[in-house]
Amino acid sequence: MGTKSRKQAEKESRRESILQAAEVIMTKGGLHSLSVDAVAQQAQLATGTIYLYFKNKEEILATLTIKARLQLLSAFEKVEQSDSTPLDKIKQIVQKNYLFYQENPLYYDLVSLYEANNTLVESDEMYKSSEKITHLVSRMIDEAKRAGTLNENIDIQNFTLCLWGMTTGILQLIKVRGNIIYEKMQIEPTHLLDTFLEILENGINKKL
Amino acid sequence: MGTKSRKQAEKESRRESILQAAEVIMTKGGLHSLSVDAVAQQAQLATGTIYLYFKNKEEILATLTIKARLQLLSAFEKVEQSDSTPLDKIKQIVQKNYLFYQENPLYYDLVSLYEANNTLVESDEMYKSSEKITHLVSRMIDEAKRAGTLNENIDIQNFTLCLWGMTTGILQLIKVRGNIIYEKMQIEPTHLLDTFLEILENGINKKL
Amino acid sequence: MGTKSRKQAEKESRRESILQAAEVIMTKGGLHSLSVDAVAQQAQLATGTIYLYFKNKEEILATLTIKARLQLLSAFEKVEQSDSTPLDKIKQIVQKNYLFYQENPLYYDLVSLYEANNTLVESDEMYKSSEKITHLVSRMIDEAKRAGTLNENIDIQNFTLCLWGMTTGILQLIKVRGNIIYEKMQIEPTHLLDTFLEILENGINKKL
Amino acid sequence: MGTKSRKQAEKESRRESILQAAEVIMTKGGLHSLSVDAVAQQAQLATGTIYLYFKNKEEILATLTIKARLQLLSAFEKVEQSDSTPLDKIKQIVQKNYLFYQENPLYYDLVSLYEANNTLVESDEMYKSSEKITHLVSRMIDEAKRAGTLNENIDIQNFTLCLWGMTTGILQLIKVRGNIIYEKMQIEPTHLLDTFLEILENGINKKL
DNA sequence: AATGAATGAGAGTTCATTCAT
DNA sequence: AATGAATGAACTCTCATTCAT
Repeated sequence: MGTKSRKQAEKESRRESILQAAEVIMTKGGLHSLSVDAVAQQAQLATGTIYLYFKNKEEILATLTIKARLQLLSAFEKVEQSDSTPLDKIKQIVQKNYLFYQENPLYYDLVSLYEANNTLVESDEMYKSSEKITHLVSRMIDEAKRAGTLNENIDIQNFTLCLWGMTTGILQLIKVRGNIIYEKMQIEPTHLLDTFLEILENGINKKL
Repeated sequence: MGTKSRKQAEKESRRESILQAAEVIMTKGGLHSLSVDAVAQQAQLATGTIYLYFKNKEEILATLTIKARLQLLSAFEKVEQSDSTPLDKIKQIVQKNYLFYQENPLYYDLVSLYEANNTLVESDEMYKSSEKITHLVSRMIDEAKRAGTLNENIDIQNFTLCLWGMTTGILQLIKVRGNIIYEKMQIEPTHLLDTFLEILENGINKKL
Repeated sequence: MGTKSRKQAEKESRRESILQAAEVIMTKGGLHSLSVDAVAQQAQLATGTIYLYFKNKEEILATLTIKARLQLLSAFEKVEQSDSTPLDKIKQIVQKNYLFYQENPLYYDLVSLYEANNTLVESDEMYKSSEKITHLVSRMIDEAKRAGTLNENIDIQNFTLCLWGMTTGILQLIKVRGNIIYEKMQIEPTHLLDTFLEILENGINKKL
Repeated sequence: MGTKSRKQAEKESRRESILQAAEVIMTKGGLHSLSVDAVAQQAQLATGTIYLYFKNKEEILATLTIKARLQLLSAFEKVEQSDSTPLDKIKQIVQKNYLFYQENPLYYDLVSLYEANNTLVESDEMYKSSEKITHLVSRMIDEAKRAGTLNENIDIQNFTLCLWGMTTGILQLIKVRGNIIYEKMQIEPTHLLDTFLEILENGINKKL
């Protein structure tokens, strides 16, 4: 391997370590706590150095968000490639999303941030990473429809969006209210999720 | 009426005018644009005066959020008191929520803010305003169940939460992505909502 | 005097003291050395306080520039009101300008700054303060022309601008090169000025 | 040619390419836009390399300023070598200066920068480049004087400086205020220049 | 009760210069 | 000779909160 690629690798690794530092900061204090100074300190770099790797703070957030989306996509792909029935796959997607939220709360937050904030502008790359997820889900719904297990008058694109919206809403509820719901009603997050899945299944199942 | 209660009333009215000022500011520039100075100026008060009526900026937001929740509750109550079938009422609740978002975007945003941000702590009063909505929906679901139009193995509380979560998610999707969805896929918000309602109805309907 | 006007006066005086601090800073280190932090420190105020009195750093500069221009105008007015001959007045204007540069180098620099930098935008107030000077000079040239001591084919506005340009150029030369000129050629600034005045007089005098 | 001089030549050429890069940057964005990084990038060199050829950023500016002065000098020399009358030559010098400003705005700015900023220190080399211009003008004035077309009591050196100052002032006025003067008074730059030349000619002409 | 001037930490960003490689 | 990553001080500006009056 030549000098050039080694340097490239070093540069990439430094970039990565900045991203990691940013993750540490946000994992500790929430998305809102991200500041360039804090990242620099965490990464043991000077403030200005950060700007050698990212054009501004927003680019750090955007980069991490794309990473998060791709990771979510990757989790979904495993579901797609499994040999479950098409309907089960749809349900598993929802469950994977929940797992993703549990195992990687920061990434989940990043995905949600851009999902929930219409003042943030998404770059082409960001939009593409989002589209990949949408397309995957669309494919799965199409598959289910062709397998004849889906209510016929469901439009694929339309339902893809609905599924995404509903799931996001349920997970958000669990995330923000999960604790208090458990304390006051003894309802566990997974219970909520199961109910959602049941409604979903009934809602889209072919009527006999 | 004694002096005390007159003073109380004056104080209450001043408090109200501050809240109104805050609404004006946020309606113009979004939740993010709220600053204590801006509120003071809009209310024609001194900055310090704001702090005589609210312990801090967050309390203003919290108070308005309660107001918003109560207004949403009031809209829901009209549905409850209508003479539709129990199942229709549930669907109308969702639609009312969409109307609320359209007619009062600021209040909708306020409701969403606390719904979506688990770093904000809710006071007892806030929780109660939230509970009122939950209870109303629970009552309606119970009604539907007793009318025999609901799938029997649905737990009321559980479904209440799910309904809230799903609806919130769909509306959030419409709010943030509505435009781009229309541009790229020619799917209108109401179409999305209708699909959701159809899935919902099928999902909770009694199976024959 | 009521409370209101006292407060107003206090506010005005604080504003004034900030301007004074800015003058101190720039007198020490040149126009370029002006920084909001430095001004705050000099004025014994917090950084943020400066922004209560000036919307940004540029406003400080602009305000001082207007002050400078008005002071120069005031010096010119004394010449205008004297009972010299019209031609002498024109020459005295040049000399007053030189005195202004000597006695108030900072103000002279401020006048020059906006004179020499076409990236800076001038507000209406600034432009007016500039116009006042131009008008005064125009009046004096008009007077000289009507007195018959001026070359007839001189256009008043045109000559006003030329006079201003030439004078500025000479003073700038004196300011920047004055020392070195004296060291290397033993020519004193006033000598330079006198030569300029002589050329000027000959240049505009009515030919016999 | 030995190794040493080849290396020397290479070094010189590299230095030249850096200067050229700096010119490109400043031509695009003005004197103010010059940054060492930008120059390095434009020159396709590493930042640090710039410092092998120039001790600091200022030296780049200074070197270019000398270049600019020499180019102006060269333009003046053409006037000197023409067969106009001595008085015409003096006027042509002014016009050449205006042309220089029009055709090479960057170089004009560089000449002005050091002309207008007494915080910048000039090296010996810089002073010499300045002196060459002064000497040329002095020669021409001397010539005019000896030809008997010049007012006798004009001191050559003294007038040289005055001429330079006045011209600089007029051009600066045209540069900074030219547009607004045209918009508000419909006076064209060349008109201003002509007026100046007329005053100048009258001012220095031998009186009959 | 009301004022509003003052605070000052904190934000994002830039850039001339250095130095280990 | 050349690199270019790293520095870190400097910059302007914001804003929730306090407190003397």
